[in-house]
Amino acid sequence: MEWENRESQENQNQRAENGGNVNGVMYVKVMTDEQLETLRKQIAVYATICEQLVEMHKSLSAQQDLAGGRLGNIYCDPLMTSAVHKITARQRWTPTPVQLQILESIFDQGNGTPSKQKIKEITTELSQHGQISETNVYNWFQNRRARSKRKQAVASSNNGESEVETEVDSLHEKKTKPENFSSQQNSAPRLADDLCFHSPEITSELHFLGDDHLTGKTGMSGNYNLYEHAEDYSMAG
Amino acid sequence: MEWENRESQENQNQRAENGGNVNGVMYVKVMTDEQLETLRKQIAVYATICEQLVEMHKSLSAQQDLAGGRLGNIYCDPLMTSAVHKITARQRWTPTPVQLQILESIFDQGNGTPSKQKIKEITTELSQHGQISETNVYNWFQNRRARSKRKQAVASSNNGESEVETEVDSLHEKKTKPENFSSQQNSAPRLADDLCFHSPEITSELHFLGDDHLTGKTGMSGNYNLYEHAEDYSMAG
DNA sequence: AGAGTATGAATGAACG
DNA sequence: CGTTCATTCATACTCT
Repeated sequence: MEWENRESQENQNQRAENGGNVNGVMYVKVMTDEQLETLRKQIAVYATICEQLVEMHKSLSAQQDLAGGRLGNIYCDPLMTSAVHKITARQRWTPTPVQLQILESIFDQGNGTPSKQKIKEITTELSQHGQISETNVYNWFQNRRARSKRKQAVASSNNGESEVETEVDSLHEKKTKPENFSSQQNSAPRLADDLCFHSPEITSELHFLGDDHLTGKTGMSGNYNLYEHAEDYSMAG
Repeated sequence: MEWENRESQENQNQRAENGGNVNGVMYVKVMTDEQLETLRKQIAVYATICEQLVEMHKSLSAQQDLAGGRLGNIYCDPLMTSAVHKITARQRWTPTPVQLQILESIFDQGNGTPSKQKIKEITTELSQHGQISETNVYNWFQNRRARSKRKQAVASSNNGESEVETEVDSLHEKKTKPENFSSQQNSAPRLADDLCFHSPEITSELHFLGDDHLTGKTGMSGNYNLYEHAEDYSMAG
C-alpha cells in the first residue's frame, strides 16, 4: 500500500456508511489528507516509542542477564517490521534543477518577498517543469531568505567566543525580548520548564499508551469531549 | 474504529505536494475499507507491542529491584549535557499533545478568538498540562485562525494551469485546488479524538516514558533513562 | 550503509 | 487581523 503519495482532491468527509450515493455518483470512504496525516503521525509516534522501548528492554535484558532472570524477547515480533515505514514516511517536494534555476534567478532579482500574485505566476511557470504548488514556492522563498540572512549573520558575527552562547543569541541580537509582558513567557524558566513540566501530563500520556482506543476494546473515546462546552474548562481535567 | 463514521464539518482537503493531475486525468487516492482495516491493525499492533513492552519493563524493573542491583544512573551524566544544550536552545513554547488537544477542542467550538478572560481560563486549564502562558494561548488562537483562513483563501483561488475537474471534485464544490499554504485545518476531522499527536511531540512522548533523568536522577524509575539517547536528534543547528 | 548536511515544511512569535 | 520572521523538525541527499 502506498498512500504516501497523497494527492489532494477536495474530499469532504461525509458519512459514507454504506457507500455514499450522492447525485448519482458513487463514492467510497475516503480519508482526507489531513486525516491521513494524523494517522501517519500516530503511527509514527507508536513506531518511535516502540523503538525506544525495544532499546530500553534490550539494555534491561542485558542487565537482567547478569541478575539471572530473563523474559522473552517479544520485540523480535515480526509484526513490527511491517510496512510501517511506508506509512510513516512523508514525502516532500523537491525542486527540479530547472525549477531551482528559475527560483534562484527570481530570488537574485532582489525583489524580496514575492506577492501572492507573483507566487501564482511563478508557480504557473514552474509547473511547466514539474509538479509544484504555490505552497512550495512560498516556502522556498521563505526558506531562501531566512537562510541567506542567517548565513550572513553567522559570517559577520563570528568573533571567536564561547560557542554555546553565540550561536543562538548573537545571530539575531534584536530577538531578545524581555518577558515583562503581562504574562510570563517560558523563556525565563527554560531550565525548570523543560525539566519539570511533564509530570502533570504523564498520566495522559499513559492513557495514550495503555488505553484501548486502538485495540478497540472499549471503543470509548472522546474523553476530551469534556471540553466541548466552551464555558467550563474549570473542570480541571 | 471510529474515524470511519465521522460526520465532520466540511473540511476541505489541502496538503498536496504533487498535484493529482497526470495526463489530464485527475486521480484520487482513497482508502478502501481494506486499507483502513490494515491501518487499524497496524496501529493496534503497535499499541499492543507498546503495552507489552511496558509491562515487561515493569517486571524487569521489579526484579531488578529485588535483585538489589540497581545499576544506577550511569547513563544520566552524558545525557544531562545534551539535555542542557537542548534546554538552553529552547526559546519557544511547544504545546504538549494534551494541550494541543484541548486547544483544538476549544477552537472547534468556533467561538472565535477568546476574550481576555477566556484566555486566562484556558491558560489556567492548560497550565495543568505543562508550562504555558496567556501569550502562548493568545498566539495560538491567532495563528490557528489566520492559517485556517489563509488556507481557504488559497483554496478558492486557482491558477488556470491544470484544468481538469473531476467527478469527485464537482461532487462537492470546485473550490479547492491541489495547492495550499498551510496544512492546518480548523475543522478538525476529529479522526482520533484522543490520539492526536504531532511529530514535534514525539519527543514529549518519549520523555514521558523516560525523563526522570531530569527530575529524579536516581529516581525509582531510573531504568527508563535508557531513553536518553532520544534527545540526540534534537541538537539541530 | 551509516553519519552528516541541505532543505522543505510546520509553527510559535512578532510586526504593521 | 493578516503577513512575515525565526526556529525547529523531518527528510532527501551526499559523502565517506
